[in-house]
Amino acid sequence: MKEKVNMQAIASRHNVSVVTVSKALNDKDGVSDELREKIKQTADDLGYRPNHAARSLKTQKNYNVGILIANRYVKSQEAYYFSVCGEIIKKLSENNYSGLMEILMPADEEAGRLPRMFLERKVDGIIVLGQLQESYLRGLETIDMPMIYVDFYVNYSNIDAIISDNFFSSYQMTVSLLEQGHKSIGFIGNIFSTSSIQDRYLGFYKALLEWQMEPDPNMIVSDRDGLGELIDLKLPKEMPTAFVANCDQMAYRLIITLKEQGYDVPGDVSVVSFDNTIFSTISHPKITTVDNNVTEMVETATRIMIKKINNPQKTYGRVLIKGTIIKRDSDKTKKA
Amino acid sequence: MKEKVNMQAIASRHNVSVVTVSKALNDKDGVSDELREKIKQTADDLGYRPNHAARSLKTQKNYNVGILIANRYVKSQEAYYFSVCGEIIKKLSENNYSGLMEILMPADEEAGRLPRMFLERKVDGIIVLGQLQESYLRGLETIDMPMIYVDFYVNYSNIDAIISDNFFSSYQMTVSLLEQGHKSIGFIGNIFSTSSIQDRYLGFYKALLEWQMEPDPNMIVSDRDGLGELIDLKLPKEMPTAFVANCDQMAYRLIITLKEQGYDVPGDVSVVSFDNTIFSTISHPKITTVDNNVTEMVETATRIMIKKINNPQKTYGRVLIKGTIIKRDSDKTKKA
DNA sequence: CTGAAAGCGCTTACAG
DNA sequence: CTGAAAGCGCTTACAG
Repeated sequence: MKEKVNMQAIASRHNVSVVTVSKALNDKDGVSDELREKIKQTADDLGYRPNHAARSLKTQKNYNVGILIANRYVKSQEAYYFSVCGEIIKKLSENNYSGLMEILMPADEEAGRLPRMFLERKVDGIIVLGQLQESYLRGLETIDMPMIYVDFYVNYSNIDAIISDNFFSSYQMTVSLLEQGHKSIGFIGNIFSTSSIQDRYLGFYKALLEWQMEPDPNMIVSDRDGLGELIDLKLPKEMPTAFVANCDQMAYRLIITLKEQGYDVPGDVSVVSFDNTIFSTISHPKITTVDNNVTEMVETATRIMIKKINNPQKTYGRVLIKGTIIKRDSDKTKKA
Repeated sequence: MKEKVNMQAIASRHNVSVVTVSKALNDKDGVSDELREKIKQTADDLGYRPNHAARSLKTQKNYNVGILIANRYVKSQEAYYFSVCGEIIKKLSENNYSGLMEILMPADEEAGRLPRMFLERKVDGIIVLGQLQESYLRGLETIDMPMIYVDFYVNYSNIDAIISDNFFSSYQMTVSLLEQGHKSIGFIGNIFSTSSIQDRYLGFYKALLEWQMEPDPNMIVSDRDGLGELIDLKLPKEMPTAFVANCDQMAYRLIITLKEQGYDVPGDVSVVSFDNTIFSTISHPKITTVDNNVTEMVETATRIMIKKINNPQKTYGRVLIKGTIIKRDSDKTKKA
């Protein structure tokens, strides 16, 4: 039975009080440098590990940040949000925080059950990764805890959101297609499903407007139902010469569908999309897409979260992260 | 400023002590059913959330389980271990535990720095997901905390391990190739890299032995260096008619290499592999593989971890999870 | 069935 | 620079 290594144990060795040990170990004023060093040395020697539970009890902080993800986003093995979550956890770790991930099951989302990590006071703040049902978010927003939304935002809400600049990237991608001579361009995505898809649609729309083209509702192909479940893609009767797909996976599916129906990509139809995920590189041809600069998004989210924990009043609004277009082989100049 | 909702607040409303509230809320003996119900009702009404830090301080348990993953396993977006981790977290959640994920960076692994979640006493036990350096594991094994290895084991160690029955699945896969008439079969993988790869090799070996075939060292193609970094696949000079690849990703790469060199798959060369990941379905042809039954693995790991937390003495040894062969299009009968 | 008391290991405000 | 005291919110062993 090893003896317990707590601050008292260290204090005893030096005939000082735990107060002094606490100050020394936490680099607070009120200890001589010499004593501080000795105490730190002893802590090392004894293998002292601070008791976070005790600290939390006093400070009401536990140095954990929660990451909440809806189950529907992480159903498939190659789930994009898992890797984002992994990056967040690394970033938190660099700042001496731990990441506590919770997966929100559909029934709990439906019932508006608040996350366990909140109910059990295990976290100092919550990062919501990916859009949730509006009714759920309304409930979530009533809780008094630093919170940020990552990769989506909500129109009616004041919660800070870190999002990629979908609107502008989509505008740029569409302009690039227009410059290639495409006169009729379709959009793939349920534009009422998430803020990302809607913004990508609006950037697309802006480009068309700028080129004096009236968008055609028949050129919008939905890809998922209201609950986010994927549906089959129905190509328009009159085919455009290019599509902007709301994400790589949809572009991937679209290209397969197009090929099945005898279209050559990009010979007959160009396709561009967003996210720079595995789907953009395993596709034939490889897909021109937008890299969302996840690293930057994650860095920003983490930095802001930690600031909010230390100063809950401060707000940051919608923080946009610029995307980078990755040119590949799925789009080309439209021959006249 | 909302008033604090702690046990004392609930106690005051009923003119009882916090002891009684504690007993009532934790379903312990020593409270009348009537009072217990009233107290629970009040807790609900006030939105009481138990303070885990206080509880932890007394009980030395915090109802968190750590999941440790090496960074190299989660570098790519489609990282298999992320989805395993997600499943573990869901399972833990069903048992009122939270999952705390930590990504072990190469420098920390090299230096043998123990995981922060351990040093900071944030977890009751640690699940190590995927093999780590031997020197690191030796250090890890000195710490006094329930620990299990998932998806790998270590020869010299007594840590409980939950692993898929790689040996037997590989044996079965190889036998199936032999039954298809293949007389020369290669193996793709660095057989000194992880226990999984080695066991898959040994199952392969067993099948060959059973069919009276001496394994040929030239037929073993390494896929990664000692640090787990992928290397180019060098095909044997004398080609076999089939390969057993140690995982889908390698099979995927192998098929591309084979095609580049003019081989038809499965016409000239059959390929089978393991894991049933996205690589097995995006490949052309789709790859015959083994599903590791992750759900069962995760359930078992979680159940055992919780048991170990409550009874640290008990050991479980190596627990094998049976795989399921998924027959697809990458292997076929060898014509005589 | 109920509660007073002690204590988990720390931090903070204050006194010296 | 140093420390005694109080207290964070619970749980546990014990007494009634």
